[in-house]
Amino acid sequence: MSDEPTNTSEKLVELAKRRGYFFQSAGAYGGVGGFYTFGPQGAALKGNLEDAWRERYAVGEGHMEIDAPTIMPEPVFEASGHLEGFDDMLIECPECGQSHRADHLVEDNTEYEDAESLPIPEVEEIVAEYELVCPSCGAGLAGVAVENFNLMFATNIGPGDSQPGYMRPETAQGIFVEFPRLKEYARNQLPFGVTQIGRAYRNEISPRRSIIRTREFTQAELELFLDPQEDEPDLSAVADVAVTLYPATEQQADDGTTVETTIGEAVDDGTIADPWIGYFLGVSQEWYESVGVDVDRFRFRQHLSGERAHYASDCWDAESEIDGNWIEIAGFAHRGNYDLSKHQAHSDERFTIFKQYDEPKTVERATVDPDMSYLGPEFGGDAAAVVEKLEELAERDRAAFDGDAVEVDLEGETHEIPVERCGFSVDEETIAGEHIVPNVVEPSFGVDRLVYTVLHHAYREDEVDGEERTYLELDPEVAPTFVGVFPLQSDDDLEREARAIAAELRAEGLSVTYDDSGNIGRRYRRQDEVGTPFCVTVDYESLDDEAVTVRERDSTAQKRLPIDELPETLAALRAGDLAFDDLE
RNA sequence: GCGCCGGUGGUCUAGUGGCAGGACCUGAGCCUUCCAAGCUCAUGGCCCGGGUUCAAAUCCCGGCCGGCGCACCA
Repeated sequence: MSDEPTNTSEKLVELAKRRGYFFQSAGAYGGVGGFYTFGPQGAALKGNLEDAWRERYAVGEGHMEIDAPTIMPEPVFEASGHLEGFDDMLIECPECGQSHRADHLVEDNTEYEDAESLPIPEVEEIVAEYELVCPSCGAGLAGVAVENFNLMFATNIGPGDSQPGYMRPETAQGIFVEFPRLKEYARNQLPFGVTQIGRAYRNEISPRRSIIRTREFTQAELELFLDPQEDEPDLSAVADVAVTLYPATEQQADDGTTVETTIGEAVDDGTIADPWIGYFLGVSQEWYESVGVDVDRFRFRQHLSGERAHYASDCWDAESEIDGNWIEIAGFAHRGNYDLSKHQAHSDERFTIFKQYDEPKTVERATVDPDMSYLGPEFGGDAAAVVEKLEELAERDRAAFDGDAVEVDLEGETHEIPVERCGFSVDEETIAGEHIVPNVVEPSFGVDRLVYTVLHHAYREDEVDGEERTYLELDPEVAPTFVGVFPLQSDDDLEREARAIAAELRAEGLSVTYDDSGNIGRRYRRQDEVGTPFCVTVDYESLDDEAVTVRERDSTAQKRLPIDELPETLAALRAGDLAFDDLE
């Protein structure tokens, strides 16, 4: 007969469509792959989760939040490596139609090791030269075109195509490119952190599984800039936090399992190599739990070495379990100084911090100040090269200047230069500090996947008085609607009072929905299904005793509260300062 | 991007060449003094384009979209 949805994903996707959590975009035009719209409930939930994230990672850590554009000019992505590294070279077998990564084919079957960095014509030549074949069907691939597929959405900035731009494939670059200015706001002091919540875009070949893999998504990222020598996290704050870890060694073992430990132990025994990564895993464990992620369906998994991104030296993912599958919901990467070094090299600005020494250092330095009126006529066009050689030599080998003449090798020929023409001297120099490129530790959260996880982990089915019930056990602080206000029945007096209460609660800043349709049970179930934690019902007694019934979603228990205490009590319930069970 | 399967009111679905049906939801009304009750009525649908046919939701082709597998996911 009917195909009842069998797993939570199917039920949840149906609920999400029906009740306004999320749905595929542009349905009126047939839909478009990989794009989703958050409906009224979903947008509110997502907003609440973003607020909670901001509260913890920006405000709570004392970092600064910025909001950068989603489109950036091409040079930014040349520097970041996304223009090259975000490409896939695809080759499609003419026989069986299967697509394969051309660079992987080359790397697996030839002595070339970094085929990804080779230009396409060269890869095509290699494919032909080595007579590489399709891994699926064995057909020859010589002469087949290798096609470039870049995961970035390309566009043009301004009229014409003179200035190409790209939708950012991660929010992080928006922070990195502004580092020279941001460091000024941080008063040139390390460490400092910059956060951003925003959209990123990847033109995925194959978007899948509802909002798990989309082409436009929201990231919440923190880039923490550190002095590689000095800055250490306060691990004591998270040392006792219990975590489930899935280290690389366990993943590679035949009977590998997850490890139950604490952050303190895992850092001490080296399971987590970097203390900053350890710190953020601890912070994040607690934060995820606070917004409703089920800790029994949550773990941190270390990246295998081959899986790490081009910049990362160590990387852990936060993963949540959904219908038996583990999905990545955050990444914690030590990016080293990769990004800032790249931008330093590609741009005209300094992506460094001047680090003052505790005491200025006095060093002896050997320098040359060559007599160009001699070197010029003597060496002509090679004079500049000779100067360079002399400068090198002064730093490397002072003794070379002890005699009457200095020997310099220039393109195989040895020349003698009189010492008195070199301007050689050894001076004392005071150095106050040095310019260092900060290291970056990056916790990066997928907000859409968090929404999905929170909904999944909140999904409940039970029975109330013999009737099936579906409800979302969302944390009151993130639930899109906090309280429903109802008149017990259709009645002008009850409706008037209920509307007055709803208005009062809204004035308190609570998210309120008013409903007077059908019977009371139906209205309770309606709110259960979208996860509204509390309902307030005005009955005939309320008109006399100035009290109402407050009903809790999870237990369906009811308590009687004076109307004038409602705003304060409900606000406390939302903030978690008060438990429903503790009410009179 | 390849392969398999699929796409029917808001949601879930029946219908395999001949008037598009049901359930739930939603709205109106009745009833109802706290958990999807009942009664009456109402709104609302064949993914898009082409082809075959007297006739297409149904068959064929293409596209779009979805699920799964492969590939991809720096």
